[in-house]
Amino acid sequence: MTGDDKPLRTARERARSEIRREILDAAARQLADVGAGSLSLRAIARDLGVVSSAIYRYFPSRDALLTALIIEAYDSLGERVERSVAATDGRPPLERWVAAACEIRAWAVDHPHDYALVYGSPVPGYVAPDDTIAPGTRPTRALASIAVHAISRDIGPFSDATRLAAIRIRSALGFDAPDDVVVAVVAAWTQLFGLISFELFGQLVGLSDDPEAVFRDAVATTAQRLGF
Amino acid sequence: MTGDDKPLRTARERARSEIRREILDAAARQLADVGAGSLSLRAIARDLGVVSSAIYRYFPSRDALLTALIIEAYDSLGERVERSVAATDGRPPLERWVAAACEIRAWAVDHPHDYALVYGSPVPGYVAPDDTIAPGTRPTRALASIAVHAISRDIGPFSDATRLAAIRIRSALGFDAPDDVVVAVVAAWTQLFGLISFELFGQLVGLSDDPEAVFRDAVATTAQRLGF
DNA sequence: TGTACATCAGTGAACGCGCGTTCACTGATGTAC
DNA sequence: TGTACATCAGTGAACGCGCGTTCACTGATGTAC
Repeated sequence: MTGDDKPLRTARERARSEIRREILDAAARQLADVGAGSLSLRAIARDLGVVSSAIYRYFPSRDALLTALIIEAYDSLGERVERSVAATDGRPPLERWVAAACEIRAWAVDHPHDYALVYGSPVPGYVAPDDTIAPGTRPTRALASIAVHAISRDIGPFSDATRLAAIRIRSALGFDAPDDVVVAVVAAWTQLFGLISFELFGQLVGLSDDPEAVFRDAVATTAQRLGF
Repeated sequence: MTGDDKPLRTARERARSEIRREILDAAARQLADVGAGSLSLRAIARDLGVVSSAIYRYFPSRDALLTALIIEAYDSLGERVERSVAATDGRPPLERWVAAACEIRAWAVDHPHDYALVYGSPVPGYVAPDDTIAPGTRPTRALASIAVHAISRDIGPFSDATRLAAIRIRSALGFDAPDDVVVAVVAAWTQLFGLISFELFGQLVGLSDDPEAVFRDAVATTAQRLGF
């Protein structure tokens, strides 16, 4: 997402995409400061030393900017997970899962507002367009690929709704495994993000001075018992 | 939390606590409409047909109002979980856990903004005071009590950080169990809320037409494999 | 290579809005004698 | 029971703030001949 697809011909086009980048960077900086709810077009313009209406040459509205930020956040996290998954290729699934989980947590701790933007409560007044759905699966897809060969324990039977959801998940993530493995992966996946949300949003405050170690043990315990 | 502790002597005192109640109700109504980030003192006052400065007779600031709302939300959910736990007394832990989980989910679906207020991303500009910590443990405490006798599988050893966290959890929740059960409960607990957050905050959009059934299966699978 | 015209980035002022909080006030309720 | 004073709930105006978005504009960059 950093570079653009087509070569830029004119100086104008070049400048245009550079400034677009600068706006997004300023927006990301402001996001890190104040959070998505208080993200302000005018503050971004101020930061760039430009008049607020100038932003409208690059983004049609504040919401469009937010959407771009969401997509960048998913991509930044997704890339990181993909790298982790690639780097642990060949290792046992449990170890790979824990490594990827820790990578996600590290990203979240580093970018708490990005995390809140994509995995936290909705930004008041903003409705995410469908463009954000596809990038949203990128981290999950990478994560799930680790667990394809988790041990099936023939747990079930599941409700019709669950079996239907499993089909949709398989197709959304390109994930080929029996129902009970799909459910196990969903369980591990939601636990992982549940833990991070709790840590970031203050539910675990004061429980530990080394939250990463606790996170690792909690994630590993679940993954192990789920048969990864 | 509905009634007050002391009998009210004068008409003034009586009126005072009634109006406090009305303000909180109006605030809750507004919360359900627009979410915590956009909760506005002026809108609440408008709703009550009162001038905005009048609110200051009852709450010293917008943040104090938010704090009161947070505490009420925890209490409302906590009471509901406690009732579920009491109602399933004597049943197998797995069944009780799933029942309580579904109760929590139902509450969250009914009160999405309350859920976001307490378990979602922080409200911009608001820092929760310590008063919210104790009520915050109420739902968790009730939930955890179900799993005290989960099967210990002697998983471990855990890191020092985890063992220390387990001690703190035991004391915070009045929860007496071996380390690996504590970790298992944390895992199940975080999964539960992770699932609800994903559902409410849009990560699972379009995956199922009957999210409760899927939720139930996911929660049950984890709980079962964790030895509840 | 030079000129005439079209494109478009950024300006600056304005619109209309809502917000939290403060302050001096009036009038009703409560208290002490 | 009646009066004088104290308390306090709610008023209305104001302060100072920031926001997203629109619009007519100027001046620089690009294009066609």
